[in-house]
Amino acid sequence: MGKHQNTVGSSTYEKIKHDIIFGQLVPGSKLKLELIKSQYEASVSTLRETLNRLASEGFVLAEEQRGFYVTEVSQKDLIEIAKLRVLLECHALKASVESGDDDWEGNLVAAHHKLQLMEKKMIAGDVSEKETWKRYDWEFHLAVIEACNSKNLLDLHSILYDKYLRYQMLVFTFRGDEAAQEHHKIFEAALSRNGTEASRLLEAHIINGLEHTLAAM
Amino acid sequence: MGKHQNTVGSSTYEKIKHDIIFGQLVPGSKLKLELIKSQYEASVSTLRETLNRLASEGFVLAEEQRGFYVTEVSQKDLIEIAKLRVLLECHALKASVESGDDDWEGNLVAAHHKLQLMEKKMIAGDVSEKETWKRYDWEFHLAVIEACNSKNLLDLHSILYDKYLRYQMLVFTFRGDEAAQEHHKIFEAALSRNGTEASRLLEAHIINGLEHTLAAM
DNA sequence: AACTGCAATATTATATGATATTTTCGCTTT
DNA sequence: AAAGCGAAAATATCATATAATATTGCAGTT
Repeated sequence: MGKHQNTVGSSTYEKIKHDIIFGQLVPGSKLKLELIKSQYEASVSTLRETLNRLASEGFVLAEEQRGFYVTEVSQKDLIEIAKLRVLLECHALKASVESGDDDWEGNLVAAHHKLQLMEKKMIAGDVSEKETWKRYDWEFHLAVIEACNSKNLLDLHSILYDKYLRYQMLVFTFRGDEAAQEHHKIFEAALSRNGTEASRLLEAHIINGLEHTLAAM
Repeated sequence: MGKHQNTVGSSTYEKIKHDIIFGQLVPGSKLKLELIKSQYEASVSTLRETLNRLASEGFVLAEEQRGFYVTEVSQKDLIEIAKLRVLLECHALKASVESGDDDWEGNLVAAHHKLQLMEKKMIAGDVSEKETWKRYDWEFHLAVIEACNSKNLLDLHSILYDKYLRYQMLVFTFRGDEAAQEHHKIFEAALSRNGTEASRLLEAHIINGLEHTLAAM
């Protein structure tokens, strides 16, 4: 597991992105370079590289000659993102279910198993591992669509997932058993190669999450 | 039309992106900082900002500690992009056709008219204004979907369009009358609010373009 | 007294060149 | 051939200079 040494650039990228997604950096707030310089221990140039990257992914707003801001949130934006996630993820799911091989199945089973374990913990009241849970959620959703055979699609989906996640973290309330059951049903339908059904279930899963989040906003 | 002064950063961004899309920077080639510094008249830091932006859009590959490269092209990648464009643009089209107002119609009529004029010129043999033609093509496709009510969707589509365009420019051969007729039919179906038909036509349009390009690769 | 317009000042973003790291590549040795 | 060792080249980072924007204070006007 050779985790190759990180550059200052990539680690500040990870940190700032994390802090935006998990709400440490509040929506709309200004990212003054001199200020965050000390916060993230990087030079202005390095920070500007990072902020430019985040800007083109949509987590940061770059205003020419006027600096950088954490992207605002809104119900409208969340709805757009959820709808796009449905469009892309369901499409990817169908393709993936059709062409997934044994490796895909194995990986999916593993991802589902880990997610399930974590969900049981959380339903039992242990909310300490919020971030691990979210990682497993991500790994499960990715495992489902990973055999879609389109790197471009997976890349777009990854960003969309993070944007959706940001809204979930913003209002963090656990959907618990309900979401766990939805995951399980998606898993079963995918494994039995029923793409249409799995897609239907996935759409409902995302839309339920959306409504849950909207209600809490 | 106060075109507010550009920063060095944004103008090198435009230039490099342009040169990638229009093939001046060849796929796979290395973007050595010192070399392109003189070429684009900007400092290393400014260039790094630009290249980071382009990397997160997918036009440049950034290899940690090993520099930047113009993204490679491949038939597989082109097919992925074309399919994604179909998925997103057709989705946007249907939404747009359903909710477009009078302004949308007006804008669409104008965009189609301009495109048609340019296509006539090109069919008549004048290939001098390649870039203007492409801009009108872009403006037409954008006009169709502009009322889709999703900024997120329009942003994704814009990048995808540019990636698709890059492949078209790579093998540049004009599809002429055929493409012009397709545009016209899409225009008519959209204006008469027949979303299903317009979407079907748009998909065929993109896939025809794809096959045309693949054949020339 | 409150408002407007202008100029001086402070703050902030942008851009640059210099420095520190890391990688690459040719050469030697085994 | 393969591995090890520098020198050279390239990248990553930084501190600083330059240019733009935002703020403040003051005069003139209503």
